[in-house]
Amino acid sequence: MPVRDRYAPSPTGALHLGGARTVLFNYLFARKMRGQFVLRIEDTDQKRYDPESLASILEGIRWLGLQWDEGPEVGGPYAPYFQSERLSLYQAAAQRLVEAGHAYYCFCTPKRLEALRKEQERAHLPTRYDGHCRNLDPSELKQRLAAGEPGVVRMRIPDGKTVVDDLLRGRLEFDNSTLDDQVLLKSDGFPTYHLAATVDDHEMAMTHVIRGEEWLPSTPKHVLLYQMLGWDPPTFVHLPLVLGPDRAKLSKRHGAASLLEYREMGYLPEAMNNFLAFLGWSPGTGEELFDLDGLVRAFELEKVQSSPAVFDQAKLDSVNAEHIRRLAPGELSRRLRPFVPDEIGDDLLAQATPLVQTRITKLAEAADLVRFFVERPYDYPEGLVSKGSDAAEAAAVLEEARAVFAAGEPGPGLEAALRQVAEKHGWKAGDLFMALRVAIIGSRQSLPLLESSSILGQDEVLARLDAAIATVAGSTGAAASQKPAIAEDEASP
RNA sequence: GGCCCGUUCGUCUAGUGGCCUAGGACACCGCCCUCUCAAGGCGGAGAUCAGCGGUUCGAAUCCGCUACGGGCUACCA
Repeated sequence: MPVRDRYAPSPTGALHLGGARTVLFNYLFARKMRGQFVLRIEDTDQKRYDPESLASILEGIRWLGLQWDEGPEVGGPYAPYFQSERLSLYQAAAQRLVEAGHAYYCFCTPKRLEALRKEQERAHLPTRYDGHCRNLDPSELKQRLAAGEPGVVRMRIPDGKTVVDDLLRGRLEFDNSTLDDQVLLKSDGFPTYHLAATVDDHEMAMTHVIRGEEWLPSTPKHVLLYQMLGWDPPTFVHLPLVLGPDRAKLSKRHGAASLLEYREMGYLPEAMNNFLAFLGWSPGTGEELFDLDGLVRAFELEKVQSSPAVFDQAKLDSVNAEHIRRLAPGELSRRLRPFVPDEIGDDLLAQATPLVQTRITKLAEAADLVRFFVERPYDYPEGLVSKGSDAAEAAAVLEEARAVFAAGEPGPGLEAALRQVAEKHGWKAGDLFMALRVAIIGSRQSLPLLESSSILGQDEVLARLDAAIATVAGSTGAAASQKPAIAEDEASP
């Protein structure tokens, strides 16, 4: 029997990291086992349904490259894949359960249920349905049904114990007395999660249900449902929760709410997959860097951890940086494109990319690093004049350096010539390079000076040096001109 | 309150009775390299394996209890 698993989101909010991790594990397992990965939309809550979140969930999964084999947009042999289009299936199942005595109609009003709950809370009792409608008189029931009185269908939890077999946690035994008579069919005719998921997982021939640990407490109800309907249950796998730094379940208040926000920040999908995979799983080999195919090859469901994992942004950053460094320069350029200003053309970006590659953690950081290619410095940070020197000397030094650039020395010769200039004036080479960096790039931290200058082009470099020389000279009073206030400050010790 | 799950460096983890004086990665610190920033190389600090009690010749590994953390407790999923 081929493996079939699924991710079954409810379109009521964005795809979070925890959800993305669940998608990933389902995908990896299905691919590893050469089975099918199904996407099913659990839109059974009409009040909370949000079409935008549906679109963003699909987009997020696609961004990660975790294409589903069956589901929305691609269809499949078990269509439709939206639960709202499968209502008759759930209603028929509910009907069967009622007829077999495994479920019953309940006409309790929300008001009564709320009062009941309040009372139980006050008495420090477990909050559970009290079975008020469990044994309605058959003729009365017929009457109320005929009268169209609104009601729900509830599961009749039998006495005894229910065993849940979880792939990661082993055999778990639940006392049925702690289980609630769960609502299966709501008064609007829609099923609750418990009924819909059970019916669909069976109808869609799921062999594995891989979901978050928050579902573990309701799994005995699902097992019971399988028994009542005479179906074989799938293998249950409850993944450990993904926690925020405060050790509570990851949520919006821990930062980025949506997976797609990570795309905007410049994380690579392959890095997200790599990072997410290691949240609760490890190949045990010490290898840490994987692309999607590598993950598929190495993945083993049995090796998934059963204790929760704390999301660590610093680790994500490091994984992302690592993946950025592994990209071929051409590919990196393509990825960088949306993050870099349009004024920087494709050719320029391609030239700058190798310089940027080891200096960014996220794609979005590239923008600040390459901006100087199209923006002349309008302000000089400290550094034009080296320590222990003065403006007049600095101007002279820069002037000589300018001559070196003007002579158009080729690569290695250029650097050597500049070092000679520094030496002649008793400057440390580093101070000269810093002065040039400030003059040409406008920052004390930058891409490598000489490579950047060569990309910038001789004319542009000379123009920038002239402007810097004028500023330095101006601050001595030798050349009266408008100069940035900041340069004046630096010139005076 | 009830039910359930979990507990190895700050974080992700390796580890399935002796190979562990507990290994790796990230983060952190130092050194080297170096035109800045990175990258890279080398090194360092960091875990009495939650605690206690058992089982055993021997326990991070098996069992029990306690503590702590978390999840669930809707006509939400």
